[in-house]
Amino acid sequence: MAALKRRRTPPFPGRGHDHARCVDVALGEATRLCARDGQRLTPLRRRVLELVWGSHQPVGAYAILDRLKQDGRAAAPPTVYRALDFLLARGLIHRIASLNAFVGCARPDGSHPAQFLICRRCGTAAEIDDPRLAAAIGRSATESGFAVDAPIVELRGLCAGCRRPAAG
Amino acid sequence: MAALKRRRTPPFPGRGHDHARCVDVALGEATRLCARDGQRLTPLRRRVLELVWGSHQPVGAYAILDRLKQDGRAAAPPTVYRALDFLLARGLIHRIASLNAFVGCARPDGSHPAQFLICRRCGTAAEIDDPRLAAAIGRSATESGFAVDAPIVELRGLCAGCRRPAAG
DNA sequence: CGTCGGGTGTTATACTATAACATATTCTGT
DNA sequence: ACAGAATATGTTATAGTATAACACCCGACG
Ligand SMILES: [Zn+2]
Ligand SMILES: [Zn+2]
Ligand SMILES: [Zn+2]
Ligand SMILES: [Zn+2]
Repeated sequence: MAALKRRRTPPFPGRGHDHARCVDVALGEATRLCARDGQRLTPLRRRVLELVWGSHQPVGAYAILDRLKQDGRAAAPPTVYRALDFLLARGLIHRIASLNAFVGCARPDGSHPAQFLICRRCGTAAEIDDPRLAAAIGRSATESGFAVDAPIVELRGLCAGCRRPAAG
Repeated sequence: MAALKRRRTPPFPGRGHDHARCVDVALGEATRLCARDGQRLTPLRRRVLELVWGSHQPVGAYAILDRLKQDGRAAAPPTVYRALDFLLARGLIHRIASLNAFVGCARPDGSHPAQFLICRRCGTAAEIDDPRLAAAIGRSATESGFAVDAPIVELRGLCAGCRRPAAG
């Protein structure tokens, strides 16, 4: 019975949380990781990462493209897809297959499997990296003789905030 | 360990299995379920279901469209998407979000959450309906105050057959 | 008959993603 | 600083996935 109550960052950011800080932290981490690995976080890539982190709702490639154009920058689909590919390869963002959209990675410690809770009302995609869930997945697959190398887990539903009927 | 070895239909069909039988069973079940629920499994819908069941590899909407045209039938994207929507709503097929493709449901007992093992080599998508995995998912989500209503679980990797290097 | 609703046909278009090639920028060694 | 290589971005075109909007058909029911 929940014998172990580990301290974990709650997956869903509060409504009034300081999102500018989310962005700062993410960009800082990205800068650090790229420097460490000898990868180039160019202005374009950095800007795309910033746009992906615009909120906790996954954002489509063409929405990013529009924002880049607003910046006055020359941009076409490959511009943004290449930046996204770089960020995906570095584990700085995730792709949400069921939404054809992208979201910043909450724990960009190298590439890692991620599980998402996606609220159908507010659109927030919260990353949970639950080792027990990962283990359960591994067990299920192994029983079928299957070797998983890229688990996709996207759970649609209603987040705690959106389950409460708007206010008290 | 593995104290309980339940009898289950193996998720991955054998290489030489009688696939015509898979199709027969699926079409029979579909006919039965639609009759039971007062739904109309029209010739078009039945044919699309048959094409989705063409193999155990998920098939794209436009591939189905091509086949319909080969049948000599007038067909355009809405033709196939409408049929697919019907089959999805009846729980007779599943959509694989990560592939933008569709696959027949192995257990069309009403709409249900499904988990898939998708082999990156042979392309087979095997449906596993593992209650323990579903429970683990539910637990994880609940801890975050999240109410899941549509879990998407698509595990990419290598199936047992494809892990063996081609032959003995 | 008449009309009503579901299913399908038809046309057009939106949205997502990549191929192929040109140009620019950065890095490396001299 | 320079040449040459490698990486990154710009540019144009096109492939692939999905839906909107409206027209037509056809069987059910009065
Ligand atoms: Zn935030
Ligand atoms: Zn929400
Ligand atoms: Zn089969
Ligand atoms: Zn396989």
